[in-house]
Amino acid sequence: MHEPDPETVAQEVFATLADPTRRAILAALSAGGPATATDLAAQLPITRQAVTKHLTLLAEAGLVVAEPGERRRIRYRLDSGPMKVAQQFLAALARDWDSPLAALQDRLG
Amino acid sequence: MHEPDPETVAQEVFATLADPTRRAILAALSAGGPATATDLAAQLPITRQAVTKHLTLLAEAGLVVAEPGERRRIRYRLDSGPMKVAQQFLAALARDWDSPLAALQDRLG
DNA sequence: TCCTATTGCAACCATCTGATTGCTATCCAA
DNA sequence: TTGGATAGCAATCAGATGGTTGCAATAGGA
Repeated sequence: MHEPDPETVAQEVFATLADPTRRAILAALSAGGPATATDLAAQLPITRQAVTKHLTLLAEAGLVVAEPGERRRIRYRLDSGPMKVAQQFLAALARDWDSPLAALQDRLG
Repeated sequence: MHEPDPETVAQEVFATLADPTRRAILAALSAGGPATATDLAAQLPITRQAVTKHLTLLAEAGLVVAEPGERRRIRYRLDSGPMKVAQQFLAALARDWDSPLAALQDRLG
């Protein structure tokens, strides 16, 4: 279940980060700390249900972690792990593009 | 025209890199050097027209550059510039998430 | 107990997206 | 001049995506 393939992790990170609403949710969590879907919906121009859908996608990508709390409330916390994987993926790609020899070595190795 | 906003550049890079077919096109260009849409279509399981659409998106994101050659043939070459911008964007995000103080400083400064 | 706040789930809808087919135009070589 | 290879453009289509409304369930306070 640990999604070991960096490209798969990176792809999910790219797909989730490509949406402005999702980035806004992440920005709100970064600015205000862990929050529930209802809290986030109050700060954004979309409904709670839409926020929940985005949080589900973000959780699948590993960018947020759901933390069950008291009174059936679920708070979401940021996790930078997958983003660091994606960042390394981008760095490796840029290196390959700038150096055909490095790309060849990567494909062989 | 220089798209100075890093977040805008990063968003376009994320959107284009989220698609597997587009990554396959980039991988083919990385492995075989600059190529035309027709060349790429021969290596991929999609039509030339589909490749052209993807190349147009990639060119808008700045990840490939169109190079007009002889006999009306247009070759596409990789450019890692926008990917480096996106990588820096991811690095800054990860830093903010791991350090609320850094995030606050970024918002203020 | 009853009311309010919160959550989860399903149906629905409009738009975007990735891809196709079909046609036209151009270039070069036979 | 005829034909083959290449490129561009438009219409079309199925499925994914982002968002909404509506409803049922549950938990806590008045």
